[in-house]
Amino acid sequence: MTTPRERYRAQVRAEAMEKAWEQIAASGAPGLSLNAIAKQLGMTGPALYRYFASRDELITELIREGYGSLETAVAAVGEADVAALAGALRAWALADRQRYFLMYGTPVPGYHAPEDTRETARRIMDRLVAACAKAGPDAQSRALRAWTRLHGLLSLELAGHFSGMPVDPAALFESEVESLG
Amino acid sequence: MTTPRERYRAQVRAEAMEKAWEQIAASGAPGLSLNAIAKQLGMTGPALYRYFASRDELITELIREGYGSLETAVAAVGEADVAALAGALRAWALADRQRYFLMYGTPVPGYHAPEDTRETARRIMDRLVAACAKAGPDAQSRALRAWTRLHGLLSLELAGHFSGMPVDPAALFESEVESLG
DNA sequence: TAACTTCAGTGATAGGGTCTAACGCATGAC
DNA sequence: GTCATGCGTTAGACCCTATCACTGAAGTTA
Repeated sequence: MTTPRERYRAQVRAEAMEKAWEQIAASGAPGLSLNAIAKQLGMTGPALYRYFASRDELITELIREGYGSLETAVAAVGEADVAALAGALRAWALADRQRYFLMYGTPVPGYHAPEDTRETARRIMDRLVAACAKAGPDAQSRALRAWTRLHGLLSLELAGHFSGMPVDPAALFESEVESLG
Repeated sequence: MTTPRERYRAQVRAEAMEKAWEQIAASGAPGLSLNAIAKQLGMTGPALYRYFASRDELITELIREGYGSLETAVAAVGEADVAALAGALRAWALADRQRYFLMYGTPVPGYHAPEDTRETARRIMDRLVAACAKAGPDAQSRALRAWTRLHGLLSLELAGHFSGMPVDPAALFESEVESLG
């Protein structure tokens, strides 16, 4: 049972997070400003503190949402093999670079992700392990290897480190996926 | 021929960058403050603008320095094989996590590294290609693969994504290096 | 040596940010 | 219809980057 107040709160929170994603996509996480978001929502800065205890809490919420969206993206491919899972990961990553980097990019010293995101991350990893298990023994370590290789490729591609090099990221990704099979 | 003024300038710049590295190591690049650095050097904030045109320029200079130090670290191993090169890379990365992420971490939308750092990066890559060439044909693509795999491993390790998992980063790195040989 | 130029460092200021506190006022609860 | 809850406001403390006009010291030149 949700009260009208609760529904209102939830909606404002959702709108704020939507604007936050836009800001992060445009100027990165450090450029995210509660003040600017509030203005976009038609209110003054301090009002947003009714909805988020701090800027950090908003970012934490975004990270939570990020892990959630990755989990659903991964779950959407079903009981698939590693290649399909890898493809879904890449598509999800390319859909929003800064979202990927918010989760897997430069860590902030002293910041620790909340426990539930670590659990989500573990569930995602379990999917990868399950996919690896269908292709042979030693699924755990093969999944770990798959993760590190795909992340290496993706993070360099998303950061633009291949630009100016004669590299086709998609082909490189495909060939690396094959190396996992 | 350097004048006393030039030498003084160079020294203040060097000291400022040293403090900057400390700040970045402690709180990440977004936490870097020209004001705080100036105070540590015993001057007021605006004085630092005699030495760096902006906060961005200081960070750019740090990135330049970072690429320089990686190049010398890589050059120090001489005409080595891929394994030695990889070991040097990991040691260099572990020596200062935030330095690694400043160069290979989350990109800032709209920011483009200056041309000379890209050249340095290319020279580093050439070393890797040369090392790969000693182990067989197709050195270019094998070097690229080595880079992405090692980066994936390193960036996840440095970001702490292995903590809480039963993973030995050093062993994982070693086994991945073997996969390249 | 004296006059002059260059330049490091200052305080003041503009404009942005996070975040707290006190206050009006509307909404939903009884 | 009264009343508590809580949303949004303004004001303000304290950060930040960055610019500007100014002081005074250092180096340069006549």
